[in-house]
Amino acid sequence: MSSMPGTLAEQMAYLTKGAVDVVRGSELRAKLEQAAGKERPLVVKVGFDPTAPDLHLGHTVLIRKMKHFQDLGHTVVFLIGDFTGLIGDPTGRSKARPPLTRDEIDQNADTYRAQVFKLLDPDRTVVEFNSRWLGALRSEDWIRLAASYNVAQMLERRHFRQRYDRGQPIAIHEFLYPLTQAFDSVHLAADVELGGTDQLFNLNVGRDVMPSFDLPPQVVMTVPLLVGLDGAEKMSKSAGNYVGITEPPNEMFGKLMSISDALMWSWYELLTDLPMVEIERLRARVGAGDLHPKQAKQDLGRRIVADFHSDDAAVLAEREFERRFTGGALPSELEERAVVVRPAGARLSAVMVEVGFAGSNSAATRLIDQGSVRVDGERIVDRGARFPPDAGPFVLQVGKRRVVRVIPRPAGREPVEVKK
RNA sequence: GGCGAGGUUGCGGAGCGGUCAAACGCAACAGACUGUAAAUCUGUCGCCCUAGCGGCUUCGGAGGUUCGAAUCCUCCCCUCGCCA
Repeated sequence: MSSMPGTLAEQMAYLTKGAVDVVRGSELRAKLEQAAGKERPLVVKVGFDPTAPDLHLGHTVLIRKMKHFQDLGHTVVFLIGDFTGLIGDPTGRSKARPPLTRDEIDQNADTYRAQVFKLLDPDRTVVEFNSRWLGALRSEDWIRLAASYNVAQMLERRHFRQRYDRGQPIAIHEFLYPLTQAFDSVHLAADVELGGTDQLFNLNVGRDVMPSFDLPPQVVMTVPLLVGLDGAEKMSKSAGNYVGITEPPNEMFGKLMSISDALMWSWYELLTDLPMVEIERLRARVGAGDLHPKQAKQDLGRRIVADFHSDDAAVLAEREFERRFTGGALPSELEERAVVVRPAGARLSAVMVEVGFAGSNSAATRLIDQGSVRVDGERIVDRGARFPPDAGPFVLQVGKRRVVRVIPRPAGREPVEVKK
């Protein structure tokens, strides 16, 4: 990894790829130039919630942008906003969150590290906690900080503006919140701050406040929200349209292959390091019929899996996918489930429920009626199908994706199976 | 504090005494077609079983009226508008 690759124009293109806002491009360019001249890397700040992080690809858009700066030799500060976490939730509306303990915060920080370093270079990443300096501020420091901004500026934020216009209350501490974030930038002397588009206002407050502390304003850059697997909603855990970065390679690859062709290009842009020109070229080739979209998607899948696992794992995942879905074979590693069978035998529908392939007997029966259930490859349409108490192991499939090897166990002899 | 609207099956949203397990749309799931893509078409979408013009439990909560209630009455809980 060379420390300063490419011309300034190339660096700019790399860093601003996929970004929504850049305030301002000219300043970023100047800072890059300066950094190169003085051989002093830029300090790039990004704040994160201290609440339990379980990252999915949506979060990695921002993390990847951090990586881009690292790739060009800059230093990234991974800032954990534990100050507010220690105090409890500050933003009115929502029900007060119980404050996190120091232990919880540290534990969450470790979880962050474990996930985030799949993309980031630990040597160029500084993990910080803002309680370190915010907790040490004296009353006069707070007043000085508050003096660096004014109400009119605060009301530029749409959320505040609306509430103010409607006569809804805005507590003073809500104004303090963006200011503390701004103070983080002051303390770190950040050159650049990155965040999601929803953070634009807060990031700009930092930019505005810094000159009052004799610092040049930070450059602000925002990245967009990633659209989830469904191609409609933003990726989120609650919507269920996400790909977790700790998911196993096969699962990850499978999910990636299920996205629509249209969505693929946005993911190429936001989830890979490929330059835009390269992506446009691929897209043109697909448009011209020169490259099959499925191939383009497989390439994308392999890249992403490689980022969070390894090149080998990615290749294997692709092969397994081909084998299984294009070739119609069973997965090479079948999960096994022991199922207790009473002397009277077991109904197929009950087995489906026990194995977790159906939520209820009724649901299982419907699936059988619809012809989606196979036992050892044979389609079963008899809703009353049962297995004798002495049945041997068999492969149970429901739909295309759900497969398991069922190991029948006679009831009574062994202790009831332990669930994990 | 005063006035008004409303809480229905994952979401949105009908229903306003029986024919309601509850229209319709979305989401989801399955089948067909495919590139496990999208689109499209078809079906399913409370639970139980001996699977039937079957049984059971649902329409914020608790009571009540009625042969019969998601639909009417009483009380309670909650949400959302408007006024101070």
